Amino acid sequence: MFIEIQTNSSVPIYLQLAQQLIEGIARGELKPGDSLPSVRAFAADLGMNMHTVNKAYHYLEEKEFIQIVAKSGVIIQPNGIPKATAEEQQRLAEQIRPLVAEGLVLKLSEEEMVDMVRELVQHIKEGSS
Amino acid sequence: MFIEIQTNSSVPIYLQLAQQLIEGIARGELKPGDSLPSVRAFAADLGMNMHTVNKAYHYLEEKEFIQIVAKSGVIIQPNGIPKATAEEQQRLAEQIRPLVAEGLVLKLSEEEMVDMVRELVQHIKEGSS
DNA sequence: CCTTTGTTCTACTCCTAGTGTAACACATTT
DNA sequence: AAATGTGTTACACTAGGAGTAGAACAAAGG
Repeated sequence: MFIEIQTNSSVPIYLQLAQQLIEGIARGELKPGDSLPSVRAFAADLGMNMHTVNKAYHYLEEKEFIQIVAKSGVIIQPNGIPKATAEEQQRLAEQIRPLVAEGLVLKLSEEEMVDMVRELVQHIKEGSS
Repeated sequence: MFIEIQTNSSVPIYLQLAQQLIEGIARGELKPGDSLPSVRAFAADLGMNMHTVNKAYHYLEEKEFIQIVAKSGVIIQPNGIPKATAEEQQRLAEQIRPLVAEGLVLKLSEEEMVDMVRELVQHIKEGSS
């Protein structure tokens, strides 16, 4: 699992980390039951603070993508991650909405944006940037 | 142009305003050459600060969706908004990417996410939420 | 001339992000 | 039993974004 952090990015470090872990799960590189490094080890490895890793873990725990077993360790949701509920799907749509609107203003057609999503799915599954 | 601001949202006020103006453009309600309210009038109308409206305007100006004519007023890009460049399309894709990844983790199929985008396009063009 | 326009400046509050250090409680390992 | 490793919590500090507020400036437009 290779993690690349852009320190000069506007997206917070903890979010970058969480998102890359999410891609690892989507790609199948991180499977249910797999354990993640301890907050201290991961922080040392990535050259960042313990609390930043901790924040990323709690972000993922809130989404129920991982389980934080107190005083033991962190593992990918062992029983598998359930399919998106209607609410989760709604929340995703609300987050994508402003981006789709921007695409429309930039005269992108519905098909062009659909293709963009299809390509993203492939890139994520391949692990390419 | 009806603007609704959620003061308790995590997305900044100036961004909510800018995004809703973007949807207005996408919907065709705001056409090239149309003028927008002055920062003071808009702020008073929306019950927010002048600087917040100003920030939203500059956000839109940076994207070249509007033109701020100093000491005169603000208008929608009069010559029409050009089609997305490759760079703009790339930037959009990068912003959508983490959301698509999250969808994949939540076991949404490519087709389900494509449908989500198609529905969003329709909702935006209709002006429905 | 006078109102309106966007712009700029200062000042202040509140919150997030990030780093740093330290300690705690408990599980696992030695 | 002791040592180590785990997530957790607390406190402190810096830096910056977001929002509000008031004031003033320079120029366009009626």
